[in-house]
Amino acid sequence: MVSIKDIAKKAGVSISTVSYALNGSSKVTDETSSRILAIARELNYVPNAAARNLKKRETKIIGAFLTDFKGEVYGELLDGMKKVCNAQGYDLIVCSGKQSHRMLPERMIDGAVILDQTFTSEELLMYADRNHKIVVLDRELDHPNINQVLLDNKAGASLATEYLVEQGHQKIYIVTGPPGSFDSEQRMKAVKLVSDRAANVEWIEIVGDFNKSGGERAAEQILQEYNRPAAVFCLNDEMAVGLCNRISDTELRIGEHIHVVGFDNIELTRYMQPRLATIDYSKHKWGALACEQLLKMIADEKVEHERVYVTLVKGESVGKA
Amino acid sequence: MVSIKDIAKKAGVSISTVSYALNGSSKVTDETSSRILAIARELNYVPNAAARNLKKRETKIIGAFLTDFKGEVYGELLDGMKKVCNAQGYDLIVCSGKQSHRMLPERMIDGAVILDQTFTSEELLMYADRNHKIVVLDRELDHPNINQVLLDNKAGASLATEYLVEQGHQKIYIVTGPPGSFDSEQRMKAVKLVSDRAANVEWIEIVGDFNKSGGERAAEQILQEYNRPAAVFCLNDEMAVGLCNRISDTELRIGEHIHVVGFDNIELTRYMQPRLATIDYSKHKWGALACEQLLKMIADEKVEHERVYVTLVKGESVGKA
DNA sequence: TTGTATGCGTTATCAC
DNA sequence: GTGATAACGCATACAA
Repeated sequence: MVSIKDIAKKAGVSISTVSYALNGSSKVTDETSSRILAIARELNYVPNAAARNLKKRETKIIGAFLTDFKGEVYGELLDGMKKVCNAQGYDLIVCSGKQSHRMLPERMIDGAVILDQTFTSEELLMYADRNHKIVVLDRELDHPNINQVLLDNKAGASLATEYLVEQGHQKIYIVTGPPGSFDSEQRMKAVKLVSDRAANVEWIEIVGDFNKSGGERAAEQILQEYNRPAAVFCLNDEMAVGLCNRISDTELRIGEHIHVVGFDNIELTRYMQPRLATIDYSKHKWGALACEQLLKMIADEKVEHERVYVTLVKGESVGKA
Repeated sequence: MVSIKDIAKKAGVSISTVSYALNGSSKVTDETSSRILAIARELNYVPNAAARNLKKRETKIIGAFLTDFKGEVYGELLDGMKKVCNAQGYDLIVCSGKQSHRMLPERMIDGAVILDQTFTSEELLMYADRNHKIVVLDRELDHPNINQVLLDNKAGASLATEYLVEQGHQKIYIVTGPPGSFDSEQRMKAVKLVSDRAANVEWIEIVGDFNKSGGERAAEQILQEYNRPAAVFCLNDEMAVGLCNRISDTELRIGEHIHVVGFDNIELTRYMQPRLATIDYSKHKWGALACEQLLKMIADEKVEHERVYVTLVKGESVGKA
C-alpha cells in the first residue's frame, strides 16, 4: 500500500508537507504542492480511511438501519437520505440485522437513522448516553442526542377512518401491525377515537403483521364472518394487498362488498384493480428530513422533533355503503 | 472514549494483557482475564473500529453497490448476501452513488459486490489491480481479483422467446434496457438467435430503459402501429408493468390483443391481472452465491465464474396467437 | 503468564 | 514554508 511516507520519500520532502499538500493547505508553495500532487497521482495514492478516522475521530459516514431489506417503502426513503448526506459531504451506508449494530458504538459511522425493530430503545438510549447521534423514525424516545422524525400516524389513521365513516360504513375491521409496533399502536389509537366519536360505528380489531400474509389471514377471517358489506382499514398497504388478493379469489368484489383502505401509498397500489385508497406521504422527504436533522446534531446544532405530514388518496377500493 | 489503556490502568496490568484478554488469548490466566473482562464491561468499553482496522488491515465488512435504492429486485438479493456474510462473521453494508466508490480503495471494506452502472469497468479493473477483491453481477470482466456471478440471460431470453413462438406469435416487439446495459445486450442476442431460427417470425426492437416509463413509451409506439395482435418481450418486468398499465387504459386486452412476457419475476407481477408471464430466478441464491465467492477470494481461495439459472413462469398475459 | 516496545497511516502541534 | 515529532487505539513480536 502506498502511503504519504512513500510520496514524501519520492518528493524529497517530509510527510507533513505531503499531508498539507494533499489537504490543500495554503501553508505550502504552489510549486511543491503541485509536484507532490503529481507524484501522488503517479503512485496511485489513496488515503487510508482507518488511519484518517482514527486520527480525526470521525468517518463522514451516516448509517441507515432497517429491519430488513425487503420493505417496499425503503427505496425512496433511502434516496432522500442519500441526497442530503452526499450534498453535505457524507456517505450513506445501509445496514440491517443485529450484527450491524456495532457500527455505531465502534465509531464506524458518525450517526445513525433508525427504522429497525431489532434495536431496543434501551440500546439506543445507551448509545445516546455515550454521545452518539441518532434519529429515530419508528418510536418516541427522549434524549438530547436522539431526534424523532415521525410520521403523523394520528392524522393519517383519522383521515382513513373518517373516509370510511363518511362513505357510510358502520362495520369497520382494523388489521393491525405486529404487537408492539409503534406505528400500529399510534394508528390504532386514532381509529378508536374517530370511530367511537361517530354514531353507529362498530370496529373489530384483527391482529396482523404488516406483511402480505397478515392481510391474507385477515381476509380469511372476514370471509368467514361475512354476512353484509364491511369496510377494512389495513394499517399498511402491504397487508391491504394481501387482503385484496385473497378476496379476489372469491365472488366478493373489492369496493362493493369489501371496502378497503391502506396506509403508505406504496407503488404497487397504483397497479391494483380497483385502485387502493390509502394514506400518502413523501418518503423522499421523510428520509431527507431525517438526515438533515442528524447532520445538524453532528454539527452540534439544536434540533426539534419533526413530523411528516400525510394526505388521503381516494380510490375505488372504497365505495358507498 | 474508554480505551484499553483505561482498562489497563484500572486493572493494574499492561495494555497488552488487556488486549490479549479481550481477544480471548489463552496466554493470559483465567483469573486476570475475567477480572479484565469485568472491568471492561463496567467501563462500557467498546473497541475502536478505526484502530483495529488500521492495525489488522481488514474491516470484516463487505460492500454491496447498487445503481440506486429503488429497484424491485434488490430486497431478496441483499437478504441472500447478508445471510452469507453474517454467517462468516462479516457485516454487509449497502452503498449507492459515485461518492461511495471510495469505500473500496480507501479500504473501508474488504471486498465489493457490484450491481452498479456508475462503476466503469476500467475503474473496477484498476481496483482489482490494487488487489481489491470484487464480484460483478452486471458485466463480464476478466481479472484474477474479479469473479463473475451472472444471470443466465441467454437461457432466459431464449425461454421467453420460444414461449412466444410456440404460442404462434409472429410479430414480436422487444423492449430493451438502456443502451450499453450488459443484461439487455445479452438477452437481445438470444432473442435474435431464437427468432431468426424460427420461420415467419418478425421482431421489432424498441429501446427502453428498464423502468416503468420505458414500458409506457413502448406501449405508445405499439398502440400507434397496432393493426393485428402482437407479442411483446419486455427485457425486464418493470417495463412490462408500465406497458401493461398503459395498455389497460385502452380497449385492447393483455393476453388477447397484446401478449406480454417479462424478465425477473418481481413480486408485483403476482398481483397483476392477468398474471404476467416472466423469467424467474432465485434472487436470494444470487446474492448468497455472490458473497460466497467474494469471501472465498478474500480468503485467497480459488474461484470459478458462476452462473445463476433461470426458469420460465407462464402467465395469462400470453395467449395463443 | 505478563510487560515493553513498535508500528499501522494520518493529522496536527510545534519548532525552525 | 517546511520538517520533526507526537498522538489516535489497537495488535503483536519479543523480552522478561
